[in-house]
Amino acid sequence: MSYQVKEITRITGVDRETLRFYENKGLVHPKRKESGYRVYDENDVLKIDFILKNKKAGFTLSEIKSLLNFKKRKKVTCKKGKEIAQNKLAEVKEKIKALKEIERILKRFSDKCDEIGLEESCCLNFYCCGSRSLKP
Amino acid sequence: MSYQVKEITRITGVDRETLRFYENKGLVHPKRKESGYRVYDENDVLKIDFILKNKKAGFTLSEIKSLLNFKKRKKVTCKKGKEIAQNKLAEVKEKIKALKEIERILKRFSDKCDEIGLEESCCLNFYCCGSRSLKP
DNA sequence: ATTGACATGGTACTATGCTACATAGTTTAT
DNA sequence: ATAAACTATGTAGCATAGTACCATGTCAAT
Repeated sequence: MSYQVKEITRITGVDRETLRFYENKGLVHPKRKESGYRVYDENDVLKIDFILKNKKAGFTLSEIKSLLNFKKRKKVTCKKGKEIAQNKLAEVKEKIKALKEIERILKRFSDKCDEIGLEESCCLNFYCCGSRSLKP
Repeated sequence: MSYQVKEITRITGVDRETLRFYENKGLVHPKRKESGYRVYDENDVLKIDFILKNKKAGFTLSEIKSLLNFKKRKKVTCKKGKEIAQNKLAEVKEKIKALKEIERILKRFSDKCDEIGLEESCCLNFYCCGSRSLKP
């Protein structure tokens, strides 16, 4: 089975420009007809699916490129797979932590507004300032 | 009190190029000497402080620009301030939610690896696939 | 007067992931 | 044969927040 761009776009839901973008980034390598037209096969479909799914799992395109190369070079064990998952997990946890800190800051500001009175004047200094700044 | 770039950099911790970047984005507007040299005053110091703090509170530079303009145009009440905080809060909560979903996906993958056996071969398809893919 | 420190603008580059457009060439159907 | 549909490349732009470099210009001190 082989497909042209339009067909692969229909199958994967990834548009033509994005596919070209992935190709330029070195993630997909469709064959070419004499004319230069791209020809995708079943393996490319699986590859694009791999890309989409790992994007959902929080990996960047360049990380996904590494994953693809890694898989191509050697047989990967679950041990290794788990290790990669754990590393990404730590990264995600860090991001959540940072966002929770921001959440805390915004909540505190919001509470201070209630405390001070909603008709009072506000400095819009969401971090650390209660609501009234030194020079509003 | 007026300061040149080097001094303002020392005071605020924001480097010269970044200050210029903020200026190009329309966030700071230092006066100029005849020579063209930038001259910052106390208000600029407060403004830069405002920028830094609101960055910590999760606002983007373009949002901070809006906040500054808003403050300049009219007296802002705590009611409005709270509203802005709540909107950003909702945004942050959404981001946390998305990251937690990724966390869940990675944990599930990790658990599946343990389940299947760490020496088994792995597909690196972190999303949805357990560990072995159809075509590894 | 000349050096050295400080400052200027313009542009380009980093990373992230696309998106858009113009112009050219190919394939298919009528 | 010609039009319609499809595809190719190159380049530029979006948003985000800077970072880096370079040639040139200014200011203060010696």
